Amino acid sequence: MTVPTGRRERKKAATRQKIADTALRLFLERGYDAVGIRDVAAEADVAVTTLFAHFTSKEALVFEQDHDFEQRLAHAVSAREPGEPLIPALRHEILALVRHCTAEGSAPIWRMIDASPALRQYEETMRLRHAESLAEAIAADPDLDRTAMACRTIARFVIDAHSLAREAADPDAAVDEIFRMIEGAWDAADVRAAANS
Amino acid sequence: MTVPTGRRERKKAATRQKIADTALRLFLERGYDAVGIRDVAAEADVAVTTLFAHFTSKEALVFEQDHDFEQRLAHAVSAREPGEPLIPALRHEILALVRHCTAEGSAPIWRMIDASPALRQYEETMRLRHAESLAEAIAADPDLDRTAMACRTIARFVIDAHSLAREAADPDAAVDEIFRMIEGAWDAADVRAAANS
DNA sequence: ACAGTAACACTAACCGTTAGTTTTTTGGAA
DNA sequence: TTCCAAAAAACTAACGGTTAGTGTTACTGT
Repeated sequence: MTVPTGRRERKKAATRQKIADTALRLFLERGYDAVGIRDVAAEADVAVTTLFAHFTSKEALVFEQDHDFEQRLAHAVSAREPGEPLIPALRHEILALVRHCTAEGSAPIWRMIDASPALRQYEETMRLRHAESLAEAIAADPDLDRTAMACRTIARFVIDAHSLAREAADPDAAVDEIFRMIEGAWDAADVRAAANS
Repeated sequence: MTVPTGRRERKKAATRQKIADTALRLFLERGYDAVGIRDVAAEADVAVTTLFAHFTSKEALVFEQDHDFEQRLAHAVSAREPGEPLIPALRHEILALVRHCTAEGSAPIWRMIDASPALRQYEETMRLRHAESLAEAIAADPDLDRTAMACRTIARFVIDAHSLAREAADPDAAVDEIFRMIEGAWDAADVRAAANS
């Protein structure tokens, strides 16, 4: 079989990391738009084609945590304690993610993202993906018998919460307020509760 | 004075229309990705720079109704009868807009949009703009004393409703279901109701 | 040791987009 | 009518992200 032992994979990962680190450093030093792909490749000492073998686009160089983010949300849904309600679990996870964005270390990166239309646009595309994957995680939970559409809808709302709270003056308060509304939406999607009213 | 009489404006509008019509025809004939900007410009018999003087990007050639859409939503909020509740008014407008997207005539265009990553990404950017402008319209209504954050949140949800319902198998039912959830979110944002509970 | 393959390099181009400059068209005044 | 200022459009030439095609090197499993 072909389960490659370490060295090749390590070298590949090292190349990828070197590219990502170089790119982020240059972007923060000179500004995203002022740094070209050819600059990054030269500084990282790789060919342009190599760079694009590791990252699908210039914007992807900035969003490395993309996959983590997606998985943390799905995990927050699937790894709940038995009987633990959905929305508070999501609220807790989103709050942690928002705090991570607004923390000292990450702040310059997000300021750069907010300043660049290309990066904002890329973030939007990611958000749709995240919402879809979150919707699937919610729909997969047997304890929550909502319609597929209700799951997709609430997933969108949760992703919106992250986007809105991330840019708010008081992120913690924003998460509180938005999740109160999401809770209302989730309750309204409960068909049994609607029948009992 | 500098109030140009009609001809110049008419010719400019005609050029713009010719470009848009040519582009849409070619896109639908050969596919969005298979048609280049230079193809469109040649077929419309204008210079490439002229095309970009009328449209800010290739994607913008497809989304001409953009401005209409934005204004119709804001109008649905500001032009309510006195005492008419917000959410049903928005529900009515979104339903009309969704039906317009899924109507016979527009269907091929939206199929093309859904098939092209570039167009989907552009649509996402538009949606953010629409949500912001809708949020302002809602915040401007003196009868609705919700926080600015609640207005922005509900605006996002309404835009999400359009996006989700547009792609649903049964758009009318989707609008119903999603707006039941939005109603729940809107009620939960009412601080006075929360104090009474 | 060897063959196959994954990672990478190099060239050259495509495509969307823009800056700089010049020509044509148009509306209004002399 | 004739001429001028300004708008619209054209032309040229490039820039920057991205990809295809083609080798070359280095690692892995046999």
